[in-house]
Amino acid sequence: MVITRFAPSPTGNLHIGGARTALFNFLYSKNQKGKFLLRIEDTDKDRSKKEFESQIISSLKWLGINYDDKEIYQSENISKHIEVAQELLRKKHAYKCYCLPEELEQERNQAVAKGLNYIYSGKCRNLKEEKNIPFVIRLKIEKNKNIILHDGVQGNVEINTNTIEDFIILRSDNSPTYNLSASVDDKIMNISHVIRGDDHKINAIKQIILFQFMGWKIPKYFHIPLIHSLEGKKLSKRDNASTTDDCKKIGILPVALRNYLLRLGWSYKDKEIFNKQESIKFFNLKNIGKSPSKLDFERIKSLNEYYIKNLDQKELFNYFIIFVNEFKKKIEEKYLKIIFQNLNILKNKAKTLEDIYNNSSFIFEYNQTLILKSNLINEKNKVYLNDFLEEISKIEVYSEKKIMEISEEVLKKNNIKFKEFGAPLRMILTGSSKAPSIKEIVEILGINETITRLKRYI
RNA sequence: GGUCCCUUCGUCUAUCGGUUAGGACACAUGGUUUUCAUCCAUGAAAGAGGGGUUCGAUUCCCCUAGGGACCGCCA
Repeated sequence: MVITRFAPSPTGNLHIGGARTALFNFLYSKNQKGKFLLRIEDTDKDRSKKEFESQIISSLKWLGINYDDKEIYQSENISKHIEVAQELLRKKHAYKCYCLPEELEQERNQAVAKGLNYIYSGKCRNLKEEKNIPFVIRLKIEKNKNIILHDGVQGNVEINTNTIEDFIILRSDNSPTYNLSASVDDKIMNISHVIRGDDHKINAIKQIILFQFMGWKIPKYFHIPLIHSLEGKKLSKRDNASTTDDCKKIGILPVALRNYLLRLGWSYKDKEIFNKQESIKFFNLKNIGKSPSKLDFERIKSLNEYYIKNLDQKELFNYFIIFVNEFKKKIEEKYLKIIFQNLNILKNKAKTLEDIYNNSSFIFEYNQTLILKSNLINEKNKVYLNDFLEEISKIEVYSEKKIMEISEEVLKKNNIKFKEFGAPLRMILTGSSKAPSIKEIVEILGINETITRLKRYI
């Protein structure tokens, strides 16, 4: 059975890159009718935070990336990691190293100063006697041997062990290090496919060595190229809009972000839009690209716009409510009802949920500051506006046809172009020059509110 | 510095050696529209450079250049 995993360390919010890795793992496992597991790598006690952990979990949930079983905490497996370190020691695949950190630091600095590459010299490798001082356990890596990583994305990557140091697997405080923990956990969890960022490529070699020493079956590796910022560097938390929360905050729909992430570094012919079922159905590992891709926020927004335009009214409204409740001032129930009924009009100019909120604000928050500032209203057009007011006061129920007729009449009577009367009217009714068409505004506000707003300015 | 990886329009990408190198976003122009948008149509826009292999290379190989990742008692 295919079992994949996503293994974030809770030292920061979930990143776009991490989200994509999680998505690929999720989609592949589901495509193969396998399992997708979440493993929280919380062994760095200083940097791991509960808040990041729950942020990561809720972000995955928000994106619809659902993991099987309960999440697994790496810290709970530490005793097993230590056991494996001890076993490797017994089997002489590892050794105790008594070098002091300061000592090694100095060696490293010296090497760097000379412009040389530094790796641990291995001077404790063949120590005969045990010392009664603190030690770390290092893996004894066979010299001058070529290790091949059969990578599903990168092809065969061959690396000579001379470039890999005898890395530490167990610290002097008896805590396991990353490569030990990750290997052991992957083994325990029966991970069949490791799909992760290609910053882990060298780790894969180290892990393969460890797997070989233990005689375990090596999982298949897929190292996907990293996502870069527009500047072409590895995405960091400081790049704006680089976390899923950044996207959420400005009103990106999870379905849109998911779709964007799916097509970043992966493709299926010319297909751009994938719903959840399709993404599971069509996803494969062989179509993953080999080159890094840049995060393009314009593309996220345009995909978001697509989903805003095409989602069913109820579904979109639900997303909207969730967004408003989390990030905006609460909107009164009666206004929400109006927004829901007119969503198809209000979403017209929107690329994000925030845009829908702003487009709707004239309904629940009539802001008049722009009206006077705009100088749109003068004695001349007050005449037309008054004509409009008079006519509209005569009707009781809104009808598109009626509003159009009234407008036509006003234009004809005063012999003016629409703009001369439409612009000030729109401004008075909405407090903005960018709003729906007049007939739509009247429909949204209702006849009474339209009259009330008009009367204040003529 | 060492090791490894990458390179098709500005961006995401398609191309299983033979294509007028396709699509999408962004951009430009025109049309629709009662503002602004939407929508529709059209357009401009790419194989890093140099060598091979081949009847034929974007595609396979080599070199160069450019970019990136990793090199912690972090994960």
